[in-house]
This record gives sequence, structure tokens and C-alpha cells, in this order.
Amino acid sequence: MPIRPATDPQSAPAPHLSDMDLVSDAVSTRKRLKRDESLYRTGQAFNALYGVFSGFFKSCVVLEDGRDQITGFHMAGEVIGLDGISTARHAANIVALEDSEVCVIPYDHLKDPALQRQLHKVMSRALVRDQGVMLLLGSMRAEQRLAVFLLNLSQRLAARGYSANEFHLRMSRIDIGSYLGLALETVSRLFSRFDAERLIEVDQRHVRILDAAALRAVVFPPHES
Amino acid sequence: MPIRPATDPQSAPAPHLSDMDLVSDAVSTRKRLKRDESLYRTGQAFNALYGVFSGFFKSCVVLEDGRDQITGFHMAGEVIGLDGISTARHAANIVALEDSEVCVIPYDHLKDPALQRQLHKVMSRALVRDQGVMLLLGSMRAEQRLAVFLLNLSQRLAARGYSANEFHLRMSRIDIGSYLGLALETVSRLFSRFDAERLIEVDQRHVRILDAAALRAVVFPPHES
DNA sequence: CGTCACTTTGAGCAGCTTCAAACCGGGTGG
DNA sequence: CCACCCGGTTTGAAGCTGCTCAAAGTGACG
Repeated sequence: MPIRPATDPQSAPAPHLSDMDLVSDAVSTRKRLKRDESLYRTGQAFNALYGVFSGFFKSCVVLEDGRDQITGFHMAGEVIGLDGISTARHAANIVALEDSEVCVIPYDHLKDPALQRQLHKVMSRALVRDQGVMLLLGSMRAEQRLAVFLLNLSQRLAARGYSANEFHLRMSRIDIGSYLGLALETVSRLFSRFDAERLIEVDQRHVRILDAAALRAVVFPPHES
Repeated sequence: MPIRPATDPQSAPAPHLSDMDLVSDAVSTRKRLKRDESLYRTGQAFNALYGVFSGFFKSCVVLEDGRDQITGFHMAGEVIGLDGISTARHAANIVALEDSEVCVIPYDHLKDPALQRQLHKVMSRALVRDQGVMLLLGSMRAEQRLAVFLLNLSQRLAARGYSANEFHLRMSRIDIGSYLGLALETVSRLFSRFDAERLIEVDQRHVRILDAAALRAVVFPPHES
């Protein structure tokens, strides 16, 4: 994982800088996690960021009274731990959804200005992503939320060289429901309905996308006029 | 607005670093905006961050089909524009809700490593705040959302020296509804109900908090057992 | 073979949205 | 100065979406 040169934010679109550019060869400590193991918990002292090397994670925030909310899923090539920088304590729980491997990036080692700029980009991208989730949670119907979720997952997998149309869900219906602000039963019913309508094929956690265009049409209902 | 020295993230909680520490005397260009004027729009080229000096802003994201979502409100002392760093184009619209003044912080001028660290903190705090909003949108009932909104507003105003218990809402019911993922009528009804229950007093956009503890109890329903 | 966690499916209900109408306050122009 | 208008707000009534509760189905694992 070489360190790429920093690019000026004004310049033409950078040729696909990966989040993982933050990972320098020099300081690459790895850490393995088993399924259901947690990388860090709320309140834990912050001292490093983590680049996901392999595997799959969920992050969630928990309220005093037990209510919780899954705020994101993270796959290979993404950086997690950003929530800890502001207070030097982590503000979320990160749990591995399958056996995974992360690369530890001690925050102190990020002195290089170019790398810091790269970190800005990574954080900014996370902010923009969060805005998208807010839009989803704040103004979409259940079917649209699930469609967005599937399309987004498909696109991210494709970007990593996996099949865009057929994949295995690492997370439970409860997790999906929590992420999308829906009851698990609603998620299950929607999977069944999308299957019945031949938008997708579902068998438990195995999903095949049959009609991506139709899924997009669920999200952006065509004007009737 | 002096530049405060960077603090090590490991060290004891920093003595209230303000977001505005990013604003250096040397490069303080100001910009005035009238009510309803927009600071920037989606797609516009990014080249600076903005520190809010006075006034009040809303930020919102818009979908192709017109659906939109207000993703935050911003008051004096907060930094906006962070969404533009990742792609060098802004990903949201920022609109002034009253005559306002911002301080322009050209991104290029943020070379000092200490300042960059400070920027990391600001962004990280924004990420944590967003997680809170997701929790709100994903797992709270309407009354809880409004209570959180009011308590949060109260707390932020207090932190800036304004009254915590009495204030003027700068945004419309529609804006509040959009932010909280509710219809404007629901927001209005809840205001009326909170008023009837003597949690608050409302007259149009003027709000007085009568019983903050009870508002908190709305958010965290006391265990019945 | 039984258990256990997860998923599917059904039925009824509640909370919130939608539609509709009235109200309120401020600004404008006759 | 008043009438009117207009955006924003309040309130009511009806309907639908998604939740809750409940029960049965599925697959993995000991």
C-alpha cells in the first residue's frame, strides 16, 4: 500500500485515491478479528484509525436506555475510527460481521501534511455519505430505503471487484432494519415482495439482483403526468 | 480569533477548543449574507471553509426528483463547508435563515499541521453529531425527535451566552419537519401538545422551555417496572 | 434429534401523513 | 387607513404505512 502523492483539491478529479492510501508500509500493524468481536467500543480511548483489509464491519451507537442504531457498514478499503478524533474517545461500537483483518494506523504517525489532506478527504466523504443516509431516513419510504441499500451495496461490491448482481449479506435482518430505520419484519416482507416482483431473488442471506433499473425506479418514481 | 496551539489527542480533554480556532487573523475575509441568500450550492466548486460569525444557516441536500432533506442548522461559532473537501465540489446547499456574516477560510491556507489537526477534530465532531441525527431519525418517535431538537437548540444557544430557556426559532415548521423527518403538521401538533402539557410555551416562533427535565423524560422514557 | 438464532408470514392496530379548511400576522397597494 | 393577499401556522378528519404481537418455518450445530 504505497503512499500516493497528495493532490491539490482544486485540481482535476484525482485518479481514484483510495482511502487506504493512508496506510503506510512503514507502520503497518495488522489486527485480526473473529466474527462478533468488536474492534472498539463507545468510550474507549482513541489512538488509531483502522483500514479494513478484509472482512465486514458494522458500527452502531447506543443510547443509555438500550436503544441503538446501526450507523454504517464497512468493507475492505474503508477507514474506520474517525469518530474518535474529536474527543479522543470513540463514540461508537464497531463489530466484525465476519472474520476480518484491519490495518492499524496510529493517529500520531499521521504527521505528513499530504497524508493529513488525504485524511480530510476521507472524513469529508464520510460526511457526505452520512448526509445521504439522513436523506434516506428522513424522506424515503420503506421500499425506497431497501432499494437504496441494495443498490449501494451492489455498487460498493462491484468497485472492489466482486459481482454487482449476486452477493451474500453479512448482516442480519435486524441489522438492516436498524440501519434503515425499519422493523425487521418490514425488511423481510420487502425482500419477499421484491422477490415476488422479480426485482431480486432472495434466499435467506443470498441476494441476486435481477432488475437494477427497476430498483432505481423504486427510488426515483417516474413522473406521472 | 487567535490560533490556539494544537493539543495532542491523547492528552486530557482540551479546554474547550472552539471550531473558530481555524480562523486566523491573517486571512480573515468576511462575507455578509442576507436572509434567504445562499452561501453555496450543490455542485459549486469548493475552495474555502466558512466560520459562522453571526446569524443562522440551514444546510440541505436535494435529490434529482425534488425531494430534499435538511441535514443541519448552523449558528455562530460553527464551521461549514466541510462537505466540499472530498470531491472539490460542494455536496449541499447552505442558506442563511437571517442576515448573517461568515468568515472565509481558504482551504489552501490551512497548511499548518496544528491547524490541520484542529480541522480533523472539527470534522470528527461533525461525524459524531451526524450519528446522533441518524439515531434520532432511525429510532425515535416524533415527540422524542422534537424534544431532542429543542433540548439541543437550547444547549447550543446557552453555550453561546444566550438564554437556554427562551428563544426565537429561525426556521419554519417545514424546515424543522424536514430536519426531523416529520410532516410540518406533525411538528405543529407536537408544539401545541407540549404547550398544553406545560413542557414549553409556544407562540409562533417564540419558544420558552418550562420543564427541561420533562422534555428529557420524553426522550428517555422512565422504566416502568 | 432437539435446540437455538434467525427469518418468514399473518392479523390488527397506532402513529403519522395527507388532504382540507380556517387562522394569523405582516406587507403592499389602492 | 383599510382591504387584501400571501406565506406560514394551526387544527380537524380520514386513511395508509409500517409497527407490534404472534406463530410457524428454516437451517446450523451440538
